[in-house]
Amino acid sequence: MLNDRKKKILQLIIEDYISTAEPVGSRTIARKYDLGISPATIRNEMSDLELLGYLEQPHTSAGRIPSAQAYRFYVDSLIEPGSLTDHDMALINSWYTERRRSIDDIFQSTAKILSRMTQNVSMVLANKDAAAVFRYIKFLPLDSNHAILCIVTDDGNVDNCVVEIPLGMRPEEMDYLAGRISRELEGKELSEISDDLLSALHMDVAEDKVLFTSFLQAIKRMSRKQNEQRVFLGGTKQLLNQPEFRDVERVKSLLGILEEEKVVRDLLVAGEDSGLKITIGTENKFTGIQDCSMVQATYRLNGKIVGTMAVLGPTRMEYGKVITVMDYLHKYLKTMFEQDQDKE
Amino acid sequence: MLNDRKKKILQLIIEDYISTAEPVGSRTIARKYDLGISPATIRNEMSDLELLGYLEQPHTSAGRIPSAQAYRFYVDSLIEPGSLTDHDMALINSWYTERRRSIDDIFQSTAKILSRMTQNVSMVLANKDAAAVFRYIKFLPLDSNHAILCIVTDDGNVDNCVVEIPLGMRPEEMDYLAGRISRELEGKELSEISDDLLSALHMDVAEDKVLFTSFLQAIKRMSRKQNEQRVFLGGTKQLLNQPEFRDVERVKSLLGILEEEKVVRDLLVAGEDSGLKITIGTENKFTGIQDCSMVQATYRLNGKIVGTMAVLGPTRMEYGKVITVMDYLHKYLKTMFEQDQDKE
DNA sequence: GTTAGCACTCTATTTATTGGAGTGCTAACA
DNA sequence: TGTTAGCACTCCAATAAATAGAGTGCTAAC
Repeated sequence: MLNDRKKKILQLIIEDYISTAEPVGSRTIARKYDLGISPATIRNEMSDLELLGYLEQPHTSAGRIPSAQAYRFYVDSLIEPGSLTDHDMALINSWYTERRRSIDDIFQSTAKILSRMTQNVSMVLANKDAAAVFRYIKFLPLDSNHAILCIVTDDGNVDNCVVEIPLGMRPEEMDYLAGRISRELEGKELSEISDDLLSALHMDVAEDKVLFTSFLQAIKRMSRKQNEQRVFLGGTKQLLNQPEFRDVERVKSLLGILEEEKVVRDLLVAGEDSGLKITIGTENKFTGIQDCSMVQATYRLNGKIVGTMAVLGPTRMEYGKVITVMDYLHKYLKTMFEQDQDKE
Repeated sequence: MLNDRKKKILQLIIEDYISTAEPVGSRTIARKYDLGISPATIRNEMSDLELLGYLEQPHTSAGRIPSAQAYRFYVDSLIEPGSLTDHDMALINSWYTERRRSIDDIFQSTAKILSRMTQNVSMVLANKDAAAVFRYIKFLPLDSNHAILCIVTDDGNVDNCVVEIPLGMRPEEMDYLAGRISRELEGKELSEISDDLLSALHMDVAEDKVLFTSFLQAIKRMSRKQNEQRVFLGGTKQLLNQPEFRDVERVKSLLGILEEEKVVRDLLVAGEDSGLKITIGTENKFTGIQDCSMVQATYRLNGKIVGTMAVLGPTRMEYGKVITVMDYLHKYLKTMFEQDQDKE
């Protein structure tokens, strides 16, 4: 086990390296932080820490940089929970209120805030609620041969599309048709409304083929929309601010990975189970980001996973800040979603 | 005026430079393209072209690169209209069909296609139709004290939101209320539905304050949505593929500009009047992109501007390809929008 | 156990050297 | 008069050599 002084020195080295991105030398530590010991002593300690696997030397005459093991130790044992400044909180609040029209906007804002606050790439995965229950459909007349088909689910979501109706069809007839279809499907989860079910319905209900086809399409689209997990990325530009990515090639390769929505989704889903997950360097099994670290937080509502957010950046990452920000966002989102739920 | 040989040489230099990004020397031209004249002759011609302002030398012993004036001449007089390969067209079609749920998806796809095909940043500005006319509102019951408020406009757009209703309010009462509000507002353009008008309405119609407030919010939100011009960016990542942007600082500064939605919007609006507009280097008055060129196409439907798309890149840009792609997209969009219009 | 001192190492930066691509000029040629 | 070969000249880019500096590791003294 490391003694207190070693821990302290290790912590200082890690934090100095995190903020400067330069290998840290014994003199730097002695000068910047008053430990009451000389560079030579620090040197001895550093030498020990290197043997123990916590530090690495890029070359003999450079300072030392933390190893993956050091970061692991740091996030597990050294880091102390911080709190956001009032200024940061105000900033976050203003960003959230800036644009909030739909659920999607909230996720998008989260990604944006996360990346701005941490200067790293952020990813947000929104799990859609596949359990929404079909309520009823309704036709809103538009003109002589068009109407709007509205599909209402019990969570208050409405999807609509314009459908062509037979010329001269009367509102009462449409209402009757809507009523019949509604009765057939009411109470079913959108996800269980399968093609089979719809075809069976077809036999049974549909007086009018054109109308029915439009209806089919709309409901399929809606259940697909509901089942979809969507990914929101933020701050891919921030990459350029990190010295690790001063090389354009590295930026390109990482952006190439992030561009593949499927990959990002898999990446996020993989770490979804635990509340807060930090993977450092090669701890992450996805190729291409093994020289990066990732901090991921998953949030739930009534035990169900609502979404997950993550920050991806160089292993030299401000873990403390990232965690603090995520924690705050987590609470913020919780409040928002619970409000939303109460409302419906 | 330039004689044919000078024109030919200038064209070859421009096209060679566009594809290689390297200064072009007399020998290169002589070797690559069989003009039947020696490098020395080409050298003389190049010397003339430099005096005339068409070519520049980065330094004495480098080849020459085209000046802004040369590009201008190139796009005005030298460029010959090309056509897309079948492969490209198939690619475009597949990208468009890949994801097409809403109007926004079409614009987003356009931006994506434009950037992929041209390897440059693309911008698409979607003008919203502020002239949508209010048709009616309708309440769809949800549960004992919530309903969905639907606002229908005559272009077939529906906006909806969940509103709280007084406990025990009966559907007939709600229908009555909806009917009265609808009659008041019917036929008005969304943009002319001002706060004043709504307040006046308030006095007159509203029996129920809570309900009415929700309704107000929804309609305001909808007219705002309709009035909004939205910007879609594509291929900011492609920047990194251009040798001009091998320097991270340059990338950052350009991305910084593109990040400001307002700036991009102004930029696009400024060039909206003409059908096809090409600005080369400093011809563009917006600071920060004066070392770039921009090709912009504005498309209209029934004389009204529907949107505008642009490609932004280094002055060394494949103008021919860009124009060809835009032309194709233009036609493609036209067909799509006209279909859409017919439908409604 | 701590520390000053010093030799040693290795890199990053600066400076010198060289090779090559390209021009411009001149003189000869058709 | 236009074209071209030849050659000196220029300037950059790439390579090589020299230098400065930061940092370590070791030793011996405290």
